[in-house]
Amino acid sequence: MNHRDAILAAAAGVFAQHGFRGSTTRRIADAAGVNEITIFRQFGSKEALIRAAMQHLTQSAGLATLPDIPSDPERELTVWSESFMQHLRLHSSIIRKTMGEIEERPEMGECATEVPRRASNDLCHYLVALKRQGRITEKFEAKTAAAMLLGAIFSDAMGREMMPENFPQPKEKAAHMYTRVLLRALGVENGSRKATNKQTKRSKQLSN
Amino acid sequence: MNHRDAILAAAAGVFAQHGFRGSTTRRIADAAGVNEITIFRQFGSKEALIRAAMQHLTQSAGLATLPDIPSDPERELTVWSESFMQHLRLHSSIIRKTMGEIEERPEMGECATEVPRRASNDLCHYLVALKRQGRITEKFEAKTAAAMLLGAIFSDAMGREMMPENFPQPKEKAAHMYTRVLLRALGVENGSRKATNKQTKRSKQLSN
DNA sequence: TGTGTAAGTAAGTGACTACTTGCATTTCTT
DNA sequence: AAGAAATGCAAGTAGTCACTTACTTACACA
Repeated sequence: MNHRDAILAAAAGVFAQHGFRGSTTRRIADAAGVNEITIFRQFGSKEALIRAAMQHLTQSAGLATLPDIPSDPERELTVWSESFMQHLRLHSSIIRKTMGEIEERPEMGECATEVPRRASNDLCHYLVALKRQGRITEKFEAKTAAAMLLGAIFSDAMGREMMPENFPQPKEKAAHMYTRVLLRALGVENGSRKATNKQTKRSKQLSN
Repeated sequence: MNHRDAILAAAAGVFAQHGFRGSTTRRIADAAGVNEITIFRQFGSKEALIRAAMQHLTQSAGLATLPDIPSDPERELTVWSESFMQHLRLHSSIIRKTMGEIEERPEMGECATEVPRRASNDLCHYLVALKRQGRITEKFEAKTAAAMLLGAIFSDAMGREMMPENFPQPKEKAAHMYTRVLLRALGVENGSRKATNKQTKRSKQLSN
């Protein structure tokens, strides 16, 4: 493993455990199996290192995608919600730390908000497409609906460990349950609807 | 103002701005207009002071209450949601910090989770009461529904400042909008229903 | 007037922090 | 094999941190 990458990974790990102030260069060096000096020669300063580590992390973060043409909303949204939730849970420590430090270090904000921003956009587009298909019967505001589902998933991922009795059991089904509540609020009926040939082709083009 | 209270208030404020590691005894003493030594004589250590400040804070936190007998769900839930959201927004800094530090200082957890725990309980009870009145027509799981509304409110209070375009506008109406989405998911129809005499009496008894 | 208590002042302790310098060693490239 | 670049080691700098000690001041109450 490259020394540079080892340092970046160690910095991310230590930051997730101890936050910025608790991420001493010594701790990071030890975690990376590297001399403390090497950090300064590679990155110049602790601040530059942490910044680089955060960017390196968000760049490597993949997010599941929703189809452009909805076919089976409950299934598609559930899969997507589950993958989003898994991502949040996997990174819950670093997310909590970043949220706590964002007021003192606003430059972290751009980095930290990228994933939820994209998630919100993707979800809104999907819901608008559903509406265009005439499958949303209720009066409807995409951002409100999206904020509810994403908010529920986010809070679950952040808070379940601290207060498990506040959330539905088991945690593996939570994303599915939230999704169903949302779909019921929108008046979307269960079951899939076959996409037309034309739609299928277009969807395949777009997904490449 | 009592010196002790001044120190507690200053500690809470400094902690909200800088977190535990950033809350130096000097900063707290300056903010309280008190000599640094006084802190150690009064509280023994920085850790004890911060703990005392957190407890002092949660004790003084009031939460709006929901009626035992639902009458006008949309109005009652909206008022309650708005008050809960206002509370979260008011304390967003300290909540974010506490969430970030909870893994390093688990004893903060009991303190931090008290308010959301009570909120979740209150909301679940209210929803169950609604169900018992036969006003929830859909298949229904109280905790899931509660987690969705509370999650949306929590995420809004924590995240709107960072990424306002992810949330419904204007922010003053957000709590109302989330509430309406939830009620639609539960199949609760609009409008109030008069409580019977019997119910009214019982509700009055319980609220004392 | 004397006494106890809470507060302030001044100085300092030992541990830790980010970061630097000088020099020896390893590793990679050519 | 030769030169260059990356890395390690030892030592040190200037600053901050929580916390202590020894002594002084202000005030309440008896």
